[in-house]
Amino acid sequence: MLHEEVVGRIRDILLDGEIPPGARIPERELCDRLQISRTPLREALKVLAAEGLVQLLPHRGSRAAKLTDKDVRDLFEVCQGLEALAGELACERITDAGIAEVAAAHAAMVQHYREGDLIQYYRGNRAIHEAIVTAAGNPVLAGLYASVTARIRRARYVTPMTPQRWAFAVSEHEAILNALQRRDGAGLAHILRAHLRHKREEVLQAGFAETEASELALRIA
Amino acid sequence: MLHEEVVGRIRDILLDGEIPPGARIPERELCDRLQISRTPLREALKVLAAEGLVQLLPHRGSRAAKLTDKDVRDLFEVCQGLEALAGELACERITDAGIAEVAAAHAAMVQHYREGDLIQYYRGNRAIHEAIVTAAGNPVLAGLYASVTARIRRARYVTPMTPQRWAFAVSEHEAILNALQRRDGAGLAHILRAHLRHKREEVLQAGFAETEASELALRIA
DNA sequence: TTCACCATTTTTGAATTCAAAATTTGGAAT
DNA sequence: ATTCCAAATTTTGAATTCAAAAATGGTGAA
Repeated sequence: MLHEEVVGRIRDILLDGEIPPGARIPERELCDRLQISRTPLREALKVLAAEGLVQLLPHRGSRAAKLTDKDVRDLFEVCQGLEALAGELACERITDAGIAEVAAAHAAMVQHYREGDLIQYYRGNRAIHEAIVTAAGNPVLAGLYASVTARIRRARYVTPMTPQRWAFAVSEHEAILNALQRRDGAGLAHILRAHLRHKREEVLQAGFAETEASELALRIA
Repeated sequence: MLHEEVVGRIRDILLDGEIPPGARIPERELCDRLQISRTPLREALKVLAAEGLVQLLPHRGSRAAKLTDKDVRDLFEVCQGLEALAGELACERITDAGIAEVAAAHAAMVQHYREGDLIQYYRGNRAIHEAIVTAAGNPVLAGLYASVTARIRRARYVTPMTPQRWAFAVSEHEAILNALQRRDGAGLAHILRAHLRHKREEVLQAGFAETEASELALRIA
């Protein structure tokens, strides 16, 4: 199995919350499961530790990284900055076809909103943000964004999504699409920053659950 | 030797340009030199590959990553965004003592400018930018910034530093310190962006040397 | 002389092995 | 019965080993 493959597999295991934050990473078990020896596994763990997903304790094994409140705040802060930058660049560089794609993704997301399908809505939401980052045409930026959002998602926070909040988030997304269509870089950056700030507020206000992450526990009050 | 230690040592070797970009990384040789076996060395190389400093070619060894023109552009773009964000945050969070420190560093840098000591000037310059990032109080941001600047520095570009440019750069730094002292976040972000944009222009206009990096080849026209 | 093909050597990627550190277990003393 | 200490076991970190892939070199034919 290729090195990159192993890193990806373990990253997915961590992001799926199969190994909850703070939990010990069972080396032997993962070796058996992935049918590899400890050498490539440990290489992967070092890489993931550099990414911030794994915490290495000398002579005491490795654990899935645990996010503090401060970590989440910091990550959101950086994410905001990266998305704002991506928005500005995207406005300069996105093609008309690219805008059409984002518009389509937006429409699909709104449809999920209308149907009240929160899971699909979140998926569509993420797709739009990623499309904007991709449209920025900067692989370095895209890489950092991926790493930061991965760590954030790892937090598996639980925000009580009220109808008001949801409607507001959708309206923000309307504004995002609008700014992109007008290629208003500064405006898009501004909206994205506000959008992320609101999301962060929700998360920090609600606290976030670092427990068994298999249950998504998304509820609408 | 500790894992982190090995990663640091090799990172330094790469940043010092001891192994020039594009050159093969001699595994055996480094093992002898660092007095370690291939296992920890290869672990370090994977980590550095994830950081973008090393390029792994399957079944064909690893090379010091080579930066294209586009890479440099992308890195500068991201660096701009990160510094702008750091500036805004620093204005909110920096203490008076912190401002005093930056002011002192600035004064030292100006002194080096007056003496015409370009090397020391660059060192002071870097110290100021790093101090601002530190003052932002966001370790995630600081980490990304470190990684991006490391990769940029690796390019070892050669810019013909004219007296005009140098004077202008110093004036920009005056403005940076000023905005920080006024805690004008938006203003500081704006200046930092412009400052980095100018630097990038210089670099891309001049092209950059990917050769034997031991010679610094900084010259004043 | 040059090109192509095959054997040899080297290098890479990964499994195994080994020593040191940490954890657990069992027993003895209070 | 509980606590403390020491022996045994497990786990970790790193060296060594091993198989496969790539590079090298040498020979023979055109």
